[in-house]
Amino acid sequence: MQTATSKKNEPSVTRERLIEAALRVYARDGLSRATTRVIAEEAGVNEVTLFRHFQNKEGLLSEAMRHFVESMGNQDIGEEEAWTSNLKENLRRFATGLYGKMVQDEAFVRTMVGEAHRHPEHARTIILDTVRPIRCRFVQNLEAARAAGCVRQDVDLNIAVEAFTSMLLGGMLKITANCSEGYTGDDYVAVCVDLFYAGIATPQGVSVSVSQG
Amino acid sequence: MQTATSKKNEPSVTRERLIEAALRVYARDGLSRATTRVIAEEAGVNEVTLFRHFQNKEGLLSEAMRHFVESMGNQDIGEEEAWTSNLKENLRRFATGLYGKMVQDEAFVRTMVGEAHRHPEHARTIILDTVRPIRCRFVQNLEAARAAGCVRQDVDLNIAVEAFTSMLLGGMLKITANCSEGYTGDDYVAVCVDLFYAGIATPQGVSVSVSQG
DNA sequence: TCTGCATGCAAGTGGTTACTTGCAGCGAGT
DNA sequence: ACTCGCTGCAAGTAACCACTTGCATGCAGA
Repeated sequence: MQTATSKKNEPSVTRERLIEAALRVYARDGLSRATTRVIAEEAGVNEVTLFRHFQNKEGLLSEAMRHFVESMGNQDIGEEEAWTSNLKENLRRFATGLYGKMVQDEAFVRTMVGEAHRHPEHARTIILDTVRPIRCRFVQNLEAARAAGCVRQDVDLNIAVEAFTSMLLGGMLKITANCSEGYTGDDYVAVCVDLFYAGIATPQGVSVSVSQG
Repeated sequence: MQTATSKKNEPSVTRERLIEAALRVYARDGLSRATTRVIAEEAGVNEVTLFRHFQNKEGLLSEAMRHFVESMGNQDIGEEEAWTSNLKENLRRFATGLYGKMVQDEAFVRTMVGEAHRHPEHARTIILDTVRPIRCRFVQNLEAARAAGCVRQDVDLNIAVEAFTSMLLGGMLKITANCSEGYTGDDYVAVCVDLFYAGIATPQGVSVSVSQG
């Protein structure tokens, strides 16, 4: 006897395929240009089946968004060490990881940015439920670094982190649109890290290249 | 006798009204959701007239983009002083001005970000022809400040400026989507300026920081 | 007054959209 | 064997899309 999930006509499988196809089409064609016909085709499923699972187009959109948020929640940027030592290197790792993820999901990011007005609830959910946890951990790490004396006291870390991630987001949007002139994504991330580190680090302190020999 | 432009059926007036209506609808509904019917209605003009002026939808789009770039070229961020004195204050003025303009054109910015894939030529034109001149002047100002000893030597100013404007862009996108938590746009800009200034200024205000004595 | 041109209006074309209906096949549990 | 749930398929609906055609109107310059 086979497990339930391997049955040929298992509804949850069809459902999953539709949702994943929808996310692909949303990213490629945009939320409003994405048609039920194309999504069903992409899922290898009859269009009618789409309407039988999700009552209408909006129902599919909602479910797909829920699915996306959940699947993102299971991912990690992959930094667990304390940030009290070697702050700059940790920043670099974080920035590289986040930038990479954004590039990977570039099309979807563009879609959400572009249609945030027409689907404000979904846009808010996506931003708050996917990027917020990442940002929260980032803030905590910086607070630890501040406690260790590596970070300036007179900066709002919430906003600073927002600025840092925005720097990466904005750069990604321009670079992937082929509008960067003479530098790569890696170059860009490196400068971002450099600038941000110099911006938040305690002034007199750490790795300032020594003036005067 | 009246001047030519005040005639009632002056074609250039109709044309202008259509283009400006188109830009409004593009911003509000997106490039691909914007219909000729709605644009003509918004312009107070018969739909057929639209097709008589611009052969098709794409023709109108191209002309509207040209118009947008031109009208932006006539605007100034409004800083003409040398940046050699009071660098931080000049940064603040620049950032406030640019952020304000972005908020003003928020909907259009979102549309272009979201549809950059489906209209790459127009997206590139918009970015390169409208934001590049602003960025170029910014780089020149920073170079002047560097020559005066206020700015670190070991930073690629092109990328740094890109990072700064991206910081403002990314923040605007989040804040106007009501995804900022407990801070305003002004707060955000202030922190950006603070961070960026601390990031590019020569450390400690001491002139040079070359190692080797 | 006549002519040309820009526009409005009514109607229509062929294509696409979201969404529905009715029917038939097929695998699985009973 | 029989039913039940999931699916595919063919067809259709009403709305909307970009775009066209033909004709009437009205303003201008000659």
